[in-house]
Amino acid sequence: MTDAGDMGMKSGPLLARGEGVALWRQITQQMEREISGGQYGPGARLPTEAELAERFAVNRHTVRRAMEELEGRGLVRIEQGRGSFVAEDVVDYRLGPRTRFSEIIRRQNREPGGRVLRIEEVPAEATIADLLGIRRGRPVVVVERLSLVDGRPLLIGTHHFPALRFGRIPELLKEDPSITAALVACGVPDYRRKVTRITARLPTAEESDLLQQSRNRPVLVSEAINVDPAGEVVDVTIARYAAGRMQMVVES
Amino acid sequence: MTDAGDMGMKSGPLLARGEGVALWRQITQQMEREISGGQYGPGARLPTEAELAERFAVNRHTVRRAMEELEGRGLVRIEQGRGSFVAEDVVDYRLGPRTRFSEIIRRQNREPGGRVLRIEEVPAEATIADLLGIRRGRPVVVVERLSLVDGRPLLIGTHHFPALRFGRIPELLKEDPSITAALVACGVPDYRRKVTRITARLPTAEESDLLQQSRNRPVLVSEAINVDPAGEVVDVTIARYAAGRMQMVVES
DNA sequence: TTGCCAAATTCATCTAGACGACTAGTTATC
DNA sequence: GATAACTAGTCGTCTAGATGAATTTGGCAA
Repeated sequence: MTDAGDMGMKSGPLLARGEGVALWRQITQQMEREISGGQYGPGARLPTEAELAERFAVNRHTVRRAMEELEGRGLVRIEQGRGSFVAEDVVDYRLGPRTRFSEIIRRQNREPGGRVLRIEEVPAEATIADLLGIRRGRPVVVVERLSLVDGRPLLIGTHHFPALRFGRIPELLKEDPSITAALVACGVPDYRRKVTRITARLPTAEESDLLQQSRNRPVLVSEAINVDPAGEVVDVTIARYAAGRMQMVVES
Repeated sequence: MTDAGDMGMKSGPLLARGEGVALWRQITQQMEREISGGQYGPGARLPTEAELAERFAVNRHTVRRAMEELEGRGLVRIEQGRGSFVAEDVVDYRLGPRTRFSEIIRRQNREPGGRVLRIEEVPAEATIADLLGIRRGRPVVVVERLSLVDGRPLLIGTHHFPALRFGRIPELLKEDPSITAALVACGVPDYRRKVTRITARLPTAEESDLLQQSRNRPVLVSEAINVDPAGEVVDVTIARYAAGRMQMVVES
């Protein structure tokens, strides 16, 4: 608490060496204080690794470790060749019985978008088959899409439909990319989300790539079961969200 | 890049050097394949960093980077001084209007537990005050607790009660650690969760410490608003869950 | 002005080596 | 037999230096 009054320059935070607290942790804390203390505003550029290394009198790798930590915690964003910046902006993603991506996004005056990554028919894996309530190995139509908000990727959604009932979906999606519309054409006028499981983990290389998000930022993983008005399972969707760009909202 | 033929044993997966894919990523993939391929069962011990470094013919640091990745993704668990192990077991945490930790846990035949970390009365910060619907700076009672399942920490919950109405809570909790009971004593026979916001990030040092979870594993952060039967806001709770040990379940 | 190339800047990866911290088992001692 | 001290094994942190990759900048040519 004593904390020498830093008059003027940010000269010597002076790390405590050899006292049980790793240097990179101390740097993390210091930077955190400075960021949340408003030293740098949202989106502001932080000093380069080399500068910070000099300032804290440590090796650049030690600074890197600290910055990676801050990135994973959501405080900063690191861009190769550009520098590090203070993080910003999140989208509210409301989870309810009627969860439709475009509607949610438009309601927040943002522009939804997306593209199909993959459409194929494959035999059902054990997990998916159990959730769909079909036998393992039975054919399922898998549709994978990347959804964007204002041009920035927000989520990767992988839908699994029982092919027996929804085999026409691949063709239908070629006409109209809307899944809701395709389901209508298959005789499902409406559907609702029955249950959602949520967890979090770090992204795979592919995920962080598609989501244009750092490897250190977690993805929120949701597994949803959608049912038609009759209660029949329509599909199982596994979605991976860029945690740094959104917040799920559950109302009850 | 000629790639010597690996005769016999798992000697040479032989990484592709200098072809745009980082070595640590390739190691990650290989280990992932071996783990999900059943090479090592759940809980099984993996080779030491030194062994893997030798096997892949890279520096130990490179193997470390790969293992940290797998840990963050939830595939392995690394323990200092002991080794690395394949990950396991998760708890289903059902989120609904009536979310009570002990009930949820007991319903899964597990043993809930916990301890109070902090109880104090402080002026309301901007965010909390807004959510509670009180003026900033007004006193709030903050109760922070660590909740356990079968002796393992699952979540850190920070409750914020408007002190005006719930000033007696600190004393009450000294008698009986149940928050539900304390609220009853304050004239709130029942309460329900109105809205929950969920996001994920990497834990702070303190969080990973309390949750006994690696720094690389994300925490699910939920911000809940609880209201009494009259719709009045009772408290705002911010909980941080060890993402590797649970899955939130939302029914709708 | 526009387009392109080269240099400079900055972050990313990899290697090498040293030492600290924690765990678990073994041995010495009382 | 209990306890303490030691030791080997394993992960954690830090330093140092080299090279690669992505981005920006500045200058030159069309």
